[in-house]
Amino acid sequence: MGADPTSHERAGTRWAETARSELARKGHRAGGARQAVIDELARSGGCVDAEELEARLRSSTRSVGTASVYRALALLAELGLLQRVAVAGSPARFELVHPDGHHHHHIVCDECGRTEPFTDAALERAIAGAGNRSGYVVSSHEITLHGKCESCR
Amino acid sequence: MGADPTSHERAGTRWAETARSELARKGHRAGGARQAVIDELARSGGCVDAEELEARLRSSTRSVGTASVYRALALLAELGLLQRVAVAGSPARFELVHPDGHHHHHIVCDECGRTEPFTDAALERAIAGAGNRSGYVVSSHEITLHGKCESCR
DNA sequence: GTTCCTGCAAAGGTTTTGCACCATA
DNA sequence: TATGGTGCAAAACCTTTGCAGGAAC
Repeated sequence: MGADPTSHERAGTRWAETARSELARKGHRAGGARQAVIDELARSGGCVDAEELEARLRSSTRSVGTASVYRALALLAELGLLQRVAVAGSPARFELVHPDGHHHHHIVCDECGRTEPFTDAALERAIAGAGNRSGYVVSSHEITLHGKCESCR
Repeated sequence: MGADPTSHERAGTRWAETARSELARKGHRAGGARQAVIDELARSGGCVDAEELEARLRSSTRSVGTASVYRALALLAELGLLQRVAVAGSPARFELVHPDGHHHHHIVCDECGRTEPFTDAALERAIAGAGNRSGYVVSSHEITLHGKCESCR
């Protein structure tokens, strides 16, 4: 195991620390199921749905009841530590919200269902501009591109 | 009624014509339920979920079975005549895809659930750029802004 | 010790599917 | 008339909720 953690692993760890302290700060207890969910999310880096997460917990960290998985995810999303990503026709996926503001969007292959993250600075600037013009106080955004991936086209 | 159709109504009518000819071109028959769904979508301008659509059909055009509503929506989406818009925690909504390429995005108030459409040319340009850099053949995209509306903040 | 968290089971809501009948081409 | 479309009912699916027992503070 890692004497040499990847930057992806370090980001997960930082996220877990933030999540735990945020939770404590808001008066939530550190129950076993919730901790396991946080650890597993940190390890997998997000972009999982509830069922996948439960399966990973069962095989790696420790089993957590379905309801507890959903409750933990809902709470973390409510506190802004996770972002729920709705994909048409599939269960909701959850993304880590990193404290440094780094985030990404998704491109989905409509043929094979493959979902990949991407980042684009110009797009972020354009989103910020649109938000400012909207009359809303915009707290987050979600962008999904649909198309065909290299292997499917 | 209208001797003076609004541009919104004209756009709906154009969309319905396109939908019908696309359907015929692909060898689909013009069944009653499907026609009614198309008419009702054209009239309401999209942005409805399946249940709302079924209710409107019941009270205005003609009753259509739930399964047929879903089947019609799925087919139209598959042919690219509708875009499915997934909103976390709510049923999927369907937007007309206009032949002229005009479209919009959504801004959702996380407090009251209000959903408004918006358009932004700069954002479209940024999206096109990101798509080109992605390695995918991008056929559509979906953008949702989350925040608080004027009345909720 | 009190309050919150957890897990199970049951319910809820949306969407899909099986099947017999009917309509379109 | 052959094929595809429709409606009903049942199932599948994801997610939430009620409740009794256990854990955290």
